[in-house]
Amino acid sequence: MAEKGALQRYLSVGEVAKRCGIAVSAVHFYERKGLISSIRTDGNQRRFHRGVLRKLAIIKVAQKTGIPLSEIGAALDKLPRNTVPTVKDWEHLSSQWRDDLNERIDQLTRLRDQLGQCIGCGCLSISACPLYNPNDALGGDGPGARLLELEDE
Amino acid sequence: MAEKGALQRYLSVGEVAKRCGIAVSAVHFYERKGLISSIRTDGNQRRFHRGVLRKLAIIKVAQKTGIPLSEIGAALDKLPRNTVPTVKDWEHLSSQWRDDLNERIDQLTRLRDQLGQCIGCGCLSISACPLYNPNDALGGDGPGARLLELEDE
DNA sequence: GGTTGACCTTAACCTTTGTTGAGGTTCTAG
DNA sequence: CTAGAACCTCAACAAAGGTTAAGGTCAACC
Repeated sequence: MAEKGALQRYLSVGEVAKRCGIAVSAVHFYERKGLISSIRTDGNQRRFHRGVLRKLAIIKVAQKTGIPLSEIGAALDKLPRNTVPTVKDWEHLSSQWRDDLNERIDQLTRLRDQLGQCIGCGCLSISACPLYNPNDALGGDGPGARLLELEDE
Repeated sequence: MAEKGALQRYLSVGEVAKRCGIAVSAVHFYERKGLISSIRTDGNQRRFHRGVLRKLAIIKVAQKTGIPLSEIGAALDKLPRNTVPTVKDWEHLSSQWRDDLNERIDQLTRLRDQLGQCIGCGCLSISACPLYNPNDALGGDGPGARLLELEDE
């Protein structure tokens, strides 16, 4: 069990899955989607470079921020292939994603605050309620670009 | 055009869709899912009580907070049927959802902060990195309940 | 040398949140 | 009264992110 040396540097799909806390099927899935890659043994079994662990760590973190896999994949594509991503790489990705995160936090915060303001005011019946069109969406059609009018007035 | 009186109190699917800024297909969909309901004309066309507008407003707001339709539907089920939800109803729902929102904001904020802390530290290679298991998930299997170990030792 | 567990592929299925299309009916305006 | 807009149903498709099953190989331990 000791001294596997060089062999120990490659991981089977099961090891990767267990060490990342994800299902084997998910590892397969990520590979199919091109997010990670592997080589094969003579017996056609996948062997993963250890770098895949860090990539999977990045994937998991990014997913928690709500970034879709396609985007994560695009970002990972810019990293050097088949090597462990460096701290520098990670720094670049994470600072970019942090901006996304900040934006989403801001959005949710605005929503929450407006929710709070609207609780007392019966606001939902008023066509000018900020909840109806807080920030995004509905490029002006009609005066006020309201999404909803609840009263017939 | 004037004096439609009582008839004016019911809305066609197209009117509802336009006034809510959603597609007719979405209105159909919400009805199929039991979130809203309608009556039919002799010619089998849907007619909606105006209360549906407020319900749709609630649905839209709740969706922005990330609440799945099933949950929104469950909440709406507790409201009186076929009447316009009252301000009280709305107050109840929105304060509940605001709690959810707050929780999600907190989660994202923690994630962002940890992302920031980890940028400098090369943390992703350390099995104790808080990013790997910030709060939730992985009920203790193994010491430290870590999701990832990136280094072999 | 055989049994068991891990692995392989392909394909189908799942959930969510709708949209699109086909084929047919109803409503409304001129 | 008739044309066109709006409506109807039902079924299929879409995209994301996977899981599950079927049928078959590989590897490792005793």
